[in-house]
Amino acid sequence: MPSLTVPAPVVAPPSAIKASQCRPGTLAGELRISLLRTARRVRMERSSSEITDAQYSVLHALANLGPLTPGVLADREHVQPPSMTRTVAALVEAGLAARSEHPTDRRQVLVTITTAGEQEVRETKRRRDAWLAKRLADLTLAERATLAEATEILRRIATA
Amino acid sequence: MPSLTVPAPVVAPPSAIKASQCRPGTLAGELRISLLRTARRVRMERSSSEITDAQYSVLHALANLGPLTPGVLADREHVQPPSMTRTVAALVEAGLAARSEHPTDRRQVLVTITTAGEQEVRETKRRRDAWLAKRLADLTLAERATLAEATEILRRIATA
DNA sequence: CAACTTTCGTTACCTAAGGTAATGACGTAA
DNA sequence: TTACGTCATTACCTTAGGTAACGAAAGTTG
Repeated sequence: MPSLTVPAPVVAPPSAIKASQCRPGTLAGELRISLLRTARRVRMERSSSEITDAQYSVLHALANLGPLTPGVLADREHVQPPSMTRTVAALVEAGLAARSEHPTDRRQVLVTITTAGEQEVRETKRRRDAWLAKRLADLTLAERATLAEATEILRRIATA
Repeated sequence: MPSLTVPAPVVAPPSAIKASQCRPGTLAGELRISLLRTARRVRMERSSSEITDAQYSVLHALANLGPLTPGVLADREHVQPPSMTRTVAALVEAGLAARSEHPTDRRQVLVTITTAGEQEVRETKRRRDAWLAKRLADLTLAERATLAEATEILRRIATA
């Protein structure tokens, strides 16, 4: 894998960016729309249409963080406990997750992802990346470099 | 409003972008994560007002494009006509929009934004963009220019 | 011009997803 | 051990969107 650094902007940015577009207030409005629209489009790409957005989000958390209780899942997803009960029930019903008992507290429940669930997550990621990669392949190198920089900036923004 | 074009990259991009990061497959994976995470974070900053997301979207369209019929609004918002009837009804109820008759076709209806509606758009926009604008203000001008370019590119990707 | 077909907005009814209130089982502190 | 807090769940309600059906107004054709 080559790891040469790109010789700074290969060409001058093709799109003419006005100074006014760089003002935080103005940029925020435009960026927000593009961001949400693109994210929405990417999220549309799923492995199976049988799974809901909220369900996939939970599955994703389980895949990354390991077994979790409905309570902390509800917290993470900014949803009320009864909603999480339903979401978990659907995942269990679909064979993508399983409930098991908590080792020390018998009130609580541990929700665990199944191998089918892991497969679902991998497949969905693959499809989303494929969709994005297809679009990216149509861009110029300079445009992809811009997006690569933007990726870093957005990463900082999201975690700030 | 000043509309001077930014003198190309003010400085060389501070972050070193590797060529490998610009390959569609590689970039897709990184971009997907940053994109979805940031979008999720932005989405979390929801307006605590009386106005719904769909209602705001319609109000925004009316503010930008002038009076429109329920039909074209439904088209623009990717929603079925009955849903748009409800959304428009809510806006009229709240005094943010008004119905008037179409000049040439008496089947159709023209939905117009009121001054209260325009005020609502300004306030809601300011509130919803506040979080993002705050983060953007901490960036350098060059970084904001990069995001402005990325905004354009993402817009094309999402609609392609 | 009269009779049909299409288009537009609306109403009626249904479904999906999330929230609040109440409950039952379990831990914890007085 | 009794009283209280916590966790998941159930029951019920609200909301937003979709489909089917309808009435009024255009357009289309004999």
